[in-house]
Amino acid sequence: MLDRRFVADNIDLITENCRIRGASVDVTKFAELDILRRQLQLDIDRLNQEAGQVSKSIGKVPPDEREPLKAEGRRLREEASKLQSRQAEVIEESDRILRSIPNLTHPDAPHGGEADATEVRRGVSSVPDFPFTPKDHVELGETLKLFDFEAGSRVAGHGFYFLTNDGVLLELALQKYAVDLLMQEGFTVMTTPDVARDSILEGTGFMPRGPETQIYSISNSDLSLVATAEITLGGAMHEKIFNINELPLKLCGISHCFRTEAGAHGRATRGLYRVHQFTKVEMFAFTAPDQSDAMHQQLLDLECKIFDGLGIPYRVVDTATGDLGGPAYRKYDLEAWMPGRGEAGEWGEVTSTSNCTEYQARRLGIRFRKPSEKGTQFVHTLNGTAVAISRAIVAILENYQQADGSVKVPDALVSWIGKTVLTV
RNA sequence: GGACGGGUGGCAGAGCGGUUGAAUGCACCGGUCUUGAAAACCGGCAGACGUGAAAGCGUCUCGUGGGUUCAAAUCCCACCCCGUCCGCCA
Repeated sequence: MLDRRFVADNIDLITENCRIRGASVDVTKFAELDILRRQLQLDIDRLNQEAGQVSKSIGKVPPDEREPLKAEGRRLREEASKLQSRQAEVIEESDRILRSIPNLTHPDAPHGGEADATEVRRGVSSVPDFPFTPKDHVELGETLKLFDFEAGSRVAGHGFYFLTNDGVLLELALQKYAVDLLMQEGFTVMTTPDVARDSILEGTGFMPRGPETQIYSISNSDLSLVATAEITLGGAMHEKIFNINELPLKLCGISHCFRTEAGAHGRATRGLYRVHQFTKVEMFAFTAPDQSDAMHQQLLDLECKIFDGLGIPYRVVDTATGDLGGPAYRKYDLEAWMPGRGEAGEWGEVTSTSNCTEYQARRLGIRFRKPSEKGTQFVHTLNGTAVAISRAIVAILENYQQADGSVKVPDALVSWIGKTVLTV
């Protein structure tokens, strides 16, 4: 969420920003409502002031002279409370608009939609050139008995799966690999709740309920299953006021991630690529405003380091404005080469890192204080995928496959898996 | 799940219907003193919103939401959270 005052004072800027992001928001309506809100505030303040003076005078007056003053006080309070409920309606309506306004946008982010992302970097591993027709991960994994989609369907429906045998070892190895690396990089590692209050989801920029939601919510409660540990890691510092010297703070969280993927049917849904549940190791950072650009680069570098270390070819794209989502100020995606996708291989998103500036921090109330200065400022929050297990498995299987259908184990994972090749 | 106790400023902790947005201590900031530091002393120190060029002024906020009252941190109700004990349990 942006600052309401800032929006009200910069209607043109906000309107243009909504345009390049493809967000249809009635900014003008917001401005009108905010003027009304301020006018009502003025009236309410005046009435409260008068009522307060009456109340104070009552205590100083003999009891038999109090009745007329009480009546006057009652009248003023009633009038104020009428205006207050009108103002509450105005605030609710304008807040609804305000919440739907996306974050500001980094000036260097490319304009346009999904296809307009610009490639900014390549990984060190080159795209494999197989002397045979590569299989996709579903075929490889079924042969090697790494997962079981049929059992997943029976238990929980389409989009759920069991990891089995070496598939389990792959998941554990990837987690351990990522966690070890991030601990060395100064991250505080944690496993997080897989559920969170709706208010925390909303603060992070997710919409837990409603027709468009991608979130599973738990009935008879205000809890939802998390779509990413970004939600819990950000929420962990709800209402926190940091001292400046505690920043930047780098957290790493492991959680399960649950996504309904409503409306995503038929779109590259085969196998592990798009599923309703997966495990993810997530990075999260809280920084002072002047640190967030550098931290964003740092998170990107770490994502690259992780995938370079796994020997997976990838490219990095700078996401275009229309594809950023609400909270992100700027976003980079790592797209791994997936030889089994499409006709002859395609790039597929494996990680994503966003600088959300103060968009999430404002709603979550996460601030910092400088000892030498009065007041507080909102921190900047950033997130980045370390490893989304299911997609990493897709990339590993398809890039490390061999002519006989076996799959080499990336060197970085051999010690955790205990073998160098996955075979039948 | 049951029974108590509690949630007040950055922290600790008073206040329990009427100039209390809130005593006091610690921390922090500025100053005096000092060669410097410490100590001592003096002063400052919550946030949001509104208004104003600014100084300032006003309103709201004592876990959250409702209620009682002319007036609530203080009384009532619900919920959330934190302790302690009991029960249950991986």
